Amino acid sequence: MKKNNLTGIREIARLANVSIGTVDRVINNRIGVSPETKKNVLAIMKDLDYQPNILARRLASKKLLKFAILIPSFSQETDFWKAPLKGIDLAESEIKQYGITIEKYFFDQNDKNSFIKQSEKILKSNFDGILIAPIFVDESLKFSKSCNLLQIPCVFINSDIPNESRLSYIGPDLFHSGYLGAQLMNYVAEEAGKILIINISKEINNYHHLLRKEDGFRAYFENNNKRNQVIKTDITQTDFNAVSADLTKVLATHGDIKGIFVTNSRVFSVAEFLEKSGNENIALVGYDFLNASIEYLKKGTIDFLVCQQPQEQGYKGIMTLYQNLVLNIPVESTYFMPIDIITKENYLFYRN
Amino acid sequence: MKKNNLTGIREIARLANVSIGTVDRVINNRIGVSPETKKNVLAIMKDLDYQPNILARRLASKKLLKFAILIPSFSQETDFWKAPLKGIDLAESEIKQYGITIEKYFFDQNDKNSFIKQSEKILKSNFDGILIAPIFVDESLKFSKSCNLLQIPCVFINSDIPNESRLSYIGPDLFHSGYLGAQLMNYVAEEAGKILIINISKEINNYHHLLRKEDGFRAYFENNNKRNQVIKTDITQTDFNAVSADLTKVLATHGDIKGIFVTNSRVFSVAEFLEKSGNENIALVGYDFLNASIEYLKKGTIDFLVCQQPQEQGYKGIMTLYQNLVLNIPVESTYFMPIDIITKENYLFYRN
DNA sequence: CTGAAAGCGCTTACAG
DNA sequence: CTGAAAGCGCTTACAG
Repeated sequence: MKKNNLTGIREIARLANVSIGTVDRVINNRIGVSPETKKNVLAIMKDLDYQPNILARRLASKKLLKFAILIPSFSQETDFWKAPLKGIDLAESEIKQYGITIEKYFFDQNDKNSFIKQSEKILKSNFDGILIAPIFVDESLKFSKSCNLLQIPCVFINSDIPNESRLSYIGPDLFHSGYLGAQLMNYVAEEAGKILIINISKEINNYHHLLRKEDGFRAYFENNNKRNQVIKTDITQTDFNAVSADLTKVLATHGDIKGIFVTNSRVFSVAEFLEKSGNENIALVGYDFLNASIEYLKKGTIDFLVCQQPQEQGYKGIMTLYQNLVLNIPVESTYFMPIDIITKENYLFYRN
Repeated sequence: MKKNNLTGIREIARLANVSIGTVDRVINNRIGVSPETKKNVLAIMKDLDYQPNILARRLASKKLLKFAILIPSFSQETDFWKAPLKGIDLAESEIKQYGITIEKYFFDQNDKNSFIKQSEKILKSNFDGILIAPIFVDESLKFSKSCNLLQIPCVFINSDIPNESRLSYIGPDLFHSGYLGAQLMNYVAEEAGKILIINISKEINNYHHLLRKEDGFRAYFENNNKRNQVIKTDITQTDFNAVSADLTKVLATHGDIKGIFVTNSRVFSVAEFLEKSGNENIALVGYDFLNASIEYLKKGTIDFLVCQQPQEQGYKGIMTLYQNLVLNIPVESTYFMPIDIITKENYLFYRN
């Protein structure tokens, strides 16, 4: 009597009249199979609608996968990057039993060279997959292309540089997030009066992503024929004194500023300034779920925060590598996160 | 030479001087181990910080798990429940390779008896885990208690009835979601004038969750000393004609309604009425990401929609059962979803 | 109460 | 180019 209730690879082997070793070779596209048998096996697989058993595969395989991540380190000053890291850790805990380890590299977001150094280290270490926050455009692009040459999939999070060499981008549509910021501003700032856009960063020239948000913000006011005049200032030092000095000047020059839009998480500094200078009546919209900012949101100094689920970005970034490398299923080349609105009344429930 | 690089169960067996069968018995808390050896094995497990290999476990075990879900069916009229179902399907596709199947039961949310009938069917069928939308309070509670007696974990989604017999609740904090609705209303409705709350449902007496939202909404206006007078109307028929007739009456009685808050997804009916009756100037805030509502959001008839990630609720609901039954890790007894704000400018990116 | 063996569906050397 | 065997870390009968 033939055993006829075989499953998987064994059943294919029986039907094709070959050994399971051969079936394994064609499934995994390894060399050493005659075109004929390969064709035959493939046909039978298709016929059976064969789905490999991931459990068995991971259990049997002693191949370990190594992922690297390269994101900004977080400081006392701003702990934005804590959240993506938390997501990465969560993903790691879920897939480590599948033989995956993650090595973490950090760079200083105010120092381009630290990015370059770390990325070179990574390239030397033979990773199977890489996750980066491509803050510096040229350097990130170069790195991504190197990965591509080495056939190492590279996932971008938080801001995108559309190009062929990355596997996937997971993060906001920056233009639209700025656009939404403007709509929110419109709810809280009077229609007459000026609106001030503030970019705060030591590396503004490299901070393409801030400019995308600014573009979106401006576009809203133009498209909706708002009467507000939109002006802007760039602040290239991130400490409070610099912010304060700059804003004091701007407010002295422009008497009728009704709203301020800060294009990144530094909005808490602006809030501090408004509070200290007694300008809480100015509407304030900014980015990200930092504890410092939440305090001002509670008090009403900040009206809205736009958030993009940073933790989920980290989590999904790792899972995308996992899908690509382990599960072998196709991944979306661009995955936009929802654009979340945080107010005084819903911040408690936000899953950061 | 002793092989000293054993792992898992085999290594424990070696150290305890027993067979792996015995180790397996204590790991899985099966009978037939003397107290002494059990204690010994347990100590060694602790010493080694033993973590069972889930892959191997699922692969070796031929035990199949059966989950049941019991949620409202969706109709042309409202497809809200499509989203949780989609999440459930997604979860199923991820865990079916672990030997889990899901059987789907639906009830008519306008018919308490259909809920009772379906829940009785489920109790007869010997499931390992159950997910329900406990729309009808008493009946759901009774069902949940029956599950508890049978030792079947039961997860609630979408609305909660806090009690000991459920394993977990995954969904909104309804009170706060109403509270947030009021804050949003406050952005768009003038401070002078009346605000109208509308509950639309054929089963209003059972719809405890609508009332929780109403409570939250009212609380905001009270806590913030708003001058608006808040009034309400219950509409017990869900078709457009009923809604239209009722609202015509209300608007005739109250001339100065500046804003309307609809406590569920039926907000699109109200939007249709406002549009047809030329009352688009009235601010409108409601719930859920239905296509019909999104159309009115785009046009500006609806100002804000409050959403609670219904798809994610379904997904997480199933995964919670999986965690509890397969991974054997503790689950949160209450998991509040974020309270999301949807506007014209961010709906495109919402992951429903 | 305990142990030895077979097997889950794959991968990985190794032999031919 | 192909096959047979061992093994991944567990569970499941079965035997004693």
